[in-house]
Amino acid sequence: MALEHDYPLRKLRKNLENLLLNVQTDFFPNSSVPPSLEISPNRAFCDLFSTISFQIAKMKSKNKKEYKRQAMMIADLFVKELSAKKIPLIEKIENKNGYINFFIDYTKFSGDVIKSIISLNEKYGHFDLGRNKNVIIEHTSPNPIHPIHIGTARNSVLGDALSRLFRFVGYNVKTRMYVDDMGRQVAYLAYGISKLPLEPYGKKDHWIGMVYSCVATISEILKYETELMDIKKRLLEFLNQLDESLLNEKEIPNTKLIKTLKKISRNLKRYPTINWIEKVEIIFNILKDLLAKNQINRISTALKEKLIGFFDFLKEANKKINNARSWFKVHAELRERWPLIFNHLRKKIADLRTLENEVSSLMIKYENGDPEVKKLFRKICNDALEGFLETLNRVSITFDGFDWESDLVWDGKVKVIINRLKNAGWIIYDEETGVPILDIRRALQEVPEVREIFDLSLEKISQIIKANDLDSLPPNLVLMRKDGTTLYTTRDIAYAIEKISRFKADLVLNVIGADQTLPQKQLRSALVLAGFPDYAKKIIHVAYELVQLPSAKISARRGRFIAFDEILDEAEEKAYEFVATLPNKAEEEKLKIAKAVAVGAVRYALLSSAPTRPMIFDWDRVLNLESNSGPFLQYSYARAVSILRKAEFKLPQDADFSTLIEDIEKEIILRLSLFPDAIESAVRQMRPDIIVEYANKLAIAFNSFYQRFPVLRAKTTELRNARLLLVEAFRITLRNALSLLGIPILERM
RNA sequence: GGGCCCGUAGCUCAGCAUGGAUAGAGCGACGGCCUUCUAAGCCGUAGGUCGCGGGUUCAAAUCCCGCCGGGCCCGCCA
Repeated sequence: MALEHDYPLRKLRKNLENLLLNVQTDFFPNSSVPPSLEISPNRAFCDLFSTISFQIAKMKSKNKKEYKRQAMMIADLFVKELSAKKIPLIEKIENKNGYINFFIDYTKFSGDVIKSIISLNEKYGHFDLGRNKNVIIEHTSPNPIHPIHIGTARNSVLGDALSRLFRFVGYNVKTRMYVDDMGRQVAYLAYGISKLPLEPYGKKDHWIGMVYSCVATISEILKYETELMDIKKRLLEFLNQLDESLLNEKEIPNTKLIKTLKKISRNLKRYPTINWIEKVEIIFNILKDLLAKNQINRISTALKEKLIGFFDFLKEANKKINNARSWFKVHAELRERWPLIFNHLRKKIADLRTLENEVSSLMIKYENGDPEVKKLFRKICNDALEGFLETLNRVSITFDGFDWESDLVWDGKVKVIINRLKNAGWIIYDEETGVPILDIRRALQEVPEVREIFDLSLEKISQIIKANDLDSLPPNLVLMRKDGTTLYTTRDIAYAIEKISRFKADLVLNVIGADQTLPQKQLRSALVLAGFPDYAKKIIHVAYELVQLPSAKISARRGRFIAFDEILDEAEEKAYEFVATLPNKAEEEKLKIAKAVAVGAVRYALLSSAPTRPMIFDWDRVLNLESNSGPFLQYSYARAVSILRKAEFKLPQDADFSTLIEDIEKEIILRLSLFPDAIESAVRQMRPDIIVEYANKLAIAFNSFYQRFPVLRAKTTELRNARLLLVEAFRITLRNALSLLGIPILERM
């Protein structure tokens, strides 16, 4: 088991920190600041430095001038005191502008680093952070209504990298996928599939995605058709009223509006089939202009009120019309893409009310475990799941298990949690419908743990309540629909408890989009209120920002997404094109390389930026095979292996590492020694991108070395041996980093 | 309206938690390097008001306040 003292840099740092502290307590006993020691941003300055001199000077000086002098003096003192001792692994110490700069003695340090890496091998970078601790990592959990797309893929790759990281530092990790089979959307899908006489074709999850998009779009279209009819009816009513008002008006202002209104009103009455939709916008704009310029002051209050009422109506109508237009566009798109499915469904689904009723009825039946419906839903979700696993298998993502939402409902676990909340007195009931609602707003006033979850102080809350500005408080959580079926977040509360109790989890990572921050907070609040405050603390929402398409938002309902399979296909194709140009490779190997490179490229692209950063999908980025990419790392690894292979993998037992005097060699060694730091940082912050960054910098340094200095033909045998071991240490470290990221490792490229 | 995330080179991103030296990579542009361990590479050049404005500090990309821009959330959706 690798502990801290196995890592030379950490050992050195600890030692230096102690020595700094000794000097500090000897000479500045009243200074309470901890000694700082950092890695230099630039090896031109030094390797490590401390700014303790500034901290102490701050306390001792009154003005700027004195401060500078103090800092210099203190730094001098530190340098003098420390230089007097013989510090292992330190070549020299100097004061530069008040910084205490340390220079590593690479003649010794290099050997320590390289040898420790080679002896630890696949354990290099390992920590004993998570011994005997269980972590549940829930990730991917896709809605079973569409294939895994680029958005879900960020989740999968992130969750998978986190599980590799946590395993690496000693946690007992179980990955779970939550199968969200109880959503209303699944019911829409089920309804669509039950109406389709067609045999599924293609990959099952892709087929499901097509059907769902069609059903969802048809349902939207039906909704908007009725809404538009309603708008038209109300438009005519308004115009009629206006006609009368205008007739009665003494001082009719001779405006464009009145004329236009009259004309439109006349036309609509005369020709009911005229394209009235466009008129709405015209009238709206004229009216907006008038109201803005306050040109209606002279007319009667009654008419003015009518006009304002009309304006509000038009504003709403306009919004709806724009939405409707966008759905009509989607409608046309889908009809063109999948005419067979779409037209079938369009014929079968003619009435919105029937659709809604049927869908609701399916949901109730499924929730109650109706055998027929159960069979249908489970079949669909299993098909989807099968497709997901096939896709994820391409990028080597697997799960330790699957949890079906419906099981939580059928087992009564959801009911249990609702009852607990009720018995604890935290449920209120909607006056009209009687649906149960979790009273988070009262909890905010009474329960400190809930305030903490929402990062709100009691003062702030009282202030909001006093101002009667309740809308700016976090909202209460509706737990059930009025038809008695459960809601997603409610079921998720039961699942959270399940994860902790069934798996004895010490920590639960929920890898879920940042758009679900509020429900995740509500969930944790519910745990507190149900009497599980310790559970709430164990649950961490690993939030990542969603992936956006360059053109529009990802929307499964609109069939607008880029399937992960498609991305992998493209990446493979591009990689193959490249590999095809390489000499001396069998077809089989070419294919193998293309696949691995594609996975490397895609995983790298999805992991390379911090999860909190919004990502806009970019083909060039995902298909990047050059620098700053997965393939670049894979290539660097293959190059290192290539050297070792030429040496027939015969490595010397030891070497004279003081022969490694080149700057780039020292840089590589320092970088290698920083790997444990990168791991620790990545785990603590739950950010695999830190490993990506690390690996990239390391590989850049290695490639620079590779290009400039021969290993096998080094000038002396001693140098050759030292470099061979350096290459081996690099290979091990990069391999460990790549396996944490799930980027495939290739011996040859 | 309230809340969360993001804003750093033409583009994609590190650096911000814990303030520290000359703000780093890659892509793209330009100029070089394959008879030498794999050129998916390397070397060099150009490119920055760290969104804006205040404040704290010896020191601010980093901390605080206020704006601006982009995204998301505030559903009996998930």
